[in-house]
Amino acid sequence: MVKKTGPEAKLLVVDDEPNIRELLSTSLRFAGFEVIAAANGREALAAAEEHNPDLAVLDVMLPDMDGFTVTRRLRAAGRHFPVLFLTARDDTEDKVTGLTVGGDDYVTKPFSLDEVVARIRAVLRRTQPMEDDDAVLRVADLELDDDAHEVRRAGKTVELSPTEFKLLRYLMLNPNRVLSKAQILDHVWEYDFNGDASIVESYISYLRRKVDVDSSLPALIQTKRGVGYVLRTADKR
Amino acid sequence: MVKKTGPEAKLLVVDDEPNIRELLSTSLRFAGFEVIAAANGREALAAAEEHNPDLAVLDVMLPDMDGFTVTRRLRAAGRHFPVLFLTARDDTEDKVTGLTVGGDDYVTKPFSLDEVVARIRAVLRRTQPMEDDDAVLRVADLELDDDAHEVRRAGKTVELSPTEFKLLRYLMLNPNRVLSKAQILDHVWEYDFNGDASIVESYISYLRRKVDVDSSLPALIQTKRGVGYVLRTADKR
DNA sequence: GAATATGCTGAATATTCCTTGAACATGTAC
DNA sequence: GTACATGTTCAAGGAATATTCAGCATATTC
Repeated sequence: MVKKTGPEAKLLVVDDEPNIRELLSTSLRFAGFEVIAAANGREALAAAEEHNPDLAVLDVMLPDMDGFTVTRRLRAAGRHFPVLFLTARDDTEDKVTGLTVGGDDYVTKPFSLDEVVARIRAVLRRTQPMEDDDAVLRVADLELDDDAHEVRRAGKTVELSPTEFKLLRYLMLNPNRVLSKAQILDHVWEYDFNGDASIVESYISYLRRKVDVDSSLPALIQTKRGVGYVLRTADKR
Repeated sequence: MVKKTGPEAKLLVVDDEPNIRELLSTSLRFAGFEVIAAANGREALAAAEEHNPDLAVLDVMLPDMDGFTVTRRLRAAGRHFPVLFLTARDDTEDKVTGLTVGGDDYVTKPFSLDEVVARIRAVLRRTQPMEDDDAVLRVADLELDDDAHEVRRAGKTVELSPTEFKLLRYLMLNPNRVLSKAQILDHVWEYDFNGDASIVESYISYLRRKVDVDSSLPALIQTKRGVGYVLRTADKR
């Protein structure tokens, strides 16, 4: 089960494309955040004034003013919550540099939804640390450390590619829960990916080869034929 | 008896084919839901406005606008109830992306009725969790976990194929109640299945072989000759 | 015992999954 | 810049599993 212990934090989502705005709002709400949405800089400033969010997800390309200007005005008005910027992949490096100075971060479009959620949690963890909230996911003898971007099985480090890492994180966020290939595609791959779901099979295969190799340990990734895949917490017999 | 403790939730059913709409409305009402039906996007938006349902079952192919547009407009109007999309089997792969992110889900046509009910319950469980409502069905020493898609007899895991799983779920939803082969066909198989009812016998046979093998345990699946099959809660003598 | 319903089996077909290799893209080192 | 390594994607073949049906065995009813 995705954790659901009251609103985790209040987020302001700012993007002018309705599709992206809805996609982000919907999935962030489902991830347990309270979400306020805005379509441009002006609305964003007004919404920030009214709701005082804990973090903003902010497209750098907005119709009326760019994300940096929005941020500058927010800060001038005494609002110091962190910002996760959304940038186009081909924006030059110099535009992006300096974004990460104040605890802020950025992700490039097109992004994967779980990537955005993970980055939001990482930023919140850095800026307003809470006791029980730890960057390390644990399922059975698997450990996934988001900060260090490291995975261990039974204490032994396992090297994963970026996609493998994201896939495993998604599985570990939903232990003992069958996830269909469509669900996995929707959460782990970029939102504009329109290839075949069979790529999930390939990546499950890669993951198993790295995570479930040791035959003295129980296989954690299970296939539910015709349904999807499950990560098991323990070997039940 | 299917559980019937007051209307479980209010559903909006949207499909332009009258047959499907009636089929769904009738069987969802029987499953204990309150149902409002609509034939197109316009009606759906109006009905959502008026009745504020807990979930919508929404065909993606509607005469006036597609299901995604309906959803976007609903969300834009501040309606954030989850959606179960109905898609044609061959649209999948292509248009299905993004359907499962917000706790939403989809089923492909032709579907089986119990599959739809199970998916609706799963979505409601994810989006508005209630204490007493648990994903695990229990009958005698049988356990069926819908989330993990796992079945245990006396604590021991039993591997079932998708159809076997659906059949057992239907039996477990109706313990101590004789179900005719026709009823089983109607609930467990896809609504356009036009094969012979003898296939039910085959699947009962498969189930017995996996669930009722251990002769030290009482046989739970019983034949009522000339009538149908029953799943017994206990060994009555 | 005859008629009928049900159970079981095996085989054909269909579907789903896993693995591999090749093409392409991206990033890194020299 | 070129060469090399790594990562991603897709297509194809084979393997495993699921589904369906038909044929025959067995049980039940009258």
